[in-house]
Amino acid sequence: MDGKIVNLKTKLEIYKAMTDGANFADCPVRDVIHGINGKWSPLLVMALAEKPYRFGELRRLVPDISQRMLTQTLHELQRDGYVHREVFPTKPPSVEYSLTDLGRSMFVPLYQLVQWAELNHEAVREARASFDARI
Amino acid sequence: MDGKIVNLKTKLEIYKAMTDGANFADCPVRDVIHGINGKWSPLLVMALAEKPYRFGELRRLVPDISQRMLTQTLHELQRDGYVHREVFPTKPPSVEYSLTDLGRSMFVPLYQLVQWAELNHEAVREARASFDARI
DNA sequence: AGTGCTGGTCTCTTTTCGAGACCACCAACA
DNA sequence: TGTTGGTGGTCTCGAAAAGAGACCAGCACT
Repeated sequence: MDGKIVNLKTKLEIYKAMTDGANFADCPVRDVIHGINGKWSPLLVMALAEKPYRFGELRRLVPDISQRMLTQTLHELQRDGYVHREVFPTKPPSVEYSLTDLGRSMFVPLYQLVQWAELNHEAVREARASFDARI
Repeated sequence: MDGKIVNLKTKLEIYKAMTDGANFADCPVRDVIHGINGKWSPLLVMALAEKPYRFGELRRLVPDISQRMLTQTLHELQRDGYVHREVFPTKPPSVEYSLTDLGRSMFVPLYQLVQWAELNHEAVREARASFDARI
């Protein structure tokens, strides 16, 4: 545990050292986290970790994402190297999205976080309820 | 690995089953992830995992956050039960923020993800560069 | 000809974010 | 007795991002 805290101080300095560079992208950790961090990115990575999906399948799998955000999020995930996009020359051309090796590697810690969320959502919900009740 | 995928399918159904409820907050996993997922939340949790900080200290530690977003993010983290806010009756009243047990528990998987980001930011940067070059 | 499926793009509105001014309180200083 | 500085915020306003939904070309089937 102590070792983690020492390492953390290093990370804090990474965070901090880059902030006076005035450019958000100058801090690699924040930059990468930001790419994973989007509203829909974790959900899509979770889906694609199961198996490759086509565009329309993803749209049906996640009905409350707008087509615009689906396109955009997949594009960002592809740009960051997490997702591979392949077009098949079928009669209506179909497009398949799948995780790359990098994406599968990133999925491991992401999955830990999602697992934590599933195990602890009750506690979070209670915390929110009692916080809101105090007001 | 196979076990993970089976569990994942369960999670996908959690994601999916709640979407036709039309309410974003109906899916507990997405709801919790959304709370962790903010632009500044991971950074502040990382900072507070090291040691408690006062408001002004955090502001100086993270110079490129606006005071408004610092207030707001800390408030959300407090509401979700990750952060404890304590006011000390000094002459100018000082406010200290610290992680709760829930926050420290959440920090564990979050730290894994940040660690991954630090180890792989080079790969992500290269992926971006080659993607942008292809256009 | 009309309908439907493919994977998108474009536009418009609403929500969120960021920068910075402002505020009350008190302490030390001149 | 102003005056400055530090405390932890709030308020307002313009910019950026997200969401809803119309639209599109291309082809197959009927």
